Amino acid sequence: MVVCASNLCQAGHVGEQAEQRMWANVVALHARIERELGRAIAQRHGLGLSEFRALRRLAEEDDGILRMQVLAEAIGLEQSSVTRLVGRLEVQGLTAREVCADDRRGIYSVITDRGREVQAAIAETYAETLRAALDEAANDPALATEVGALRQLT
Amino acid sequence: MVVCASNLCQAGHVGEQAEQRMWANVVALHARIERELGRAIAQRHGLGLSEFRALRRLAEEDDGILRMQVLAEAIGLEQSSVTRLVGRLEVQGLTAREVCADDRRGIYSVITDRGREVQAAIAETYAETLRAALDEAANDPALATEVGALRQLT
DNA sequence: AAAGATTGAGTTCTCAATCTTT
DNA sequence: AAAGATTGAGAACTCAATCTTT
Repeated sequence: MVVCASNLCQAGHVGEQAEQRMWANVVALHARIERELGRAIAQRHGLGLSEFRALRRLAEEDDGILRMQVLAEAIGLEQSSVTRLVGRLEVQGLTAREVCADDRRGIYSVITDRGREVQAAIAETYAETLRAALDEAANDPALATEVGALRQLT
Repeated sequence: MVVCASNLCQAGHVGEQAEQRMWANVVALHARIERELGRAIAQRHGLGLSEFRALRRLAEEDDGILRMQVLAEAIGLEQSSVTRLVGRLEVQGLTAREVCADDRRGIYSVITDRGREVQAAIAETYAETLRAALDEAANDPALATEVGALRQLT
């Protein structure tokens, strides 16, 4: 393997290069797995990946309630994105909005019974697809190292 | 830690849950790092993350030439996305298009001298930001495990 | 004024359909 | 007909500005 090819060395020392190569592989892996997950869920359930993640996070709560902000943090989106995401869930009857009693600036999102059903159904597709996609990625020499390291954490 | 909370067990056995938790952390890490990288590059250089990745991949080639399709694979985007991405690079004079001589269905994207300069400049911001962002993520208890495992690969 | 959520404007991505060359 | 690239249409995200409540 060529360690210091062409003009890539200008930016810094060797440790940085390894770090960048590692991150490039993570990005490639992420793009690949997420696309497969998104396609599977969209085809079989007509919902987006972010929608599912929001539902799943809400379903983890016993009362099924979470602040918009907490939801945003949990699924890695900006607040404004979550506002629209929750809007999409609401028109489908999967969640509902509730104003905080104690601090009326805050808004809660609550998962409905139907929301819980849908979440449970998608969770199966999700688990199945994730498993298969990771297996497939592990067979790609370019990504095998990262997949192996991550799976060992489980 | 609660291993089998509420209705999460419906979907499968324990191994799947650990895998899903691991992947959720990867997604969170990815969102966080990529957003920081994107912001830093946009602010300091007025270019997007995908644009930089395309330039960097082209710069790795001695002749600075790559087929659209190869570029798409390399940066994890669909072909149609790359068509538009390359279009953006072209109007800024950072790349140029060339029809393949041997197979005129294919199109090459070529990095220009100016493209190489810009790439080199952004590479410094990129390395610096990536390092800092990973350090920061390593201090977040929720992500420390994944960051540690990935960094150990370097 | 600050915190929390929303809205407006703009960007980038995907899927499906199309065009060109083999 | 198939491969490679592009275009059209639409979805989802971000930033900045705004609105409401504290």
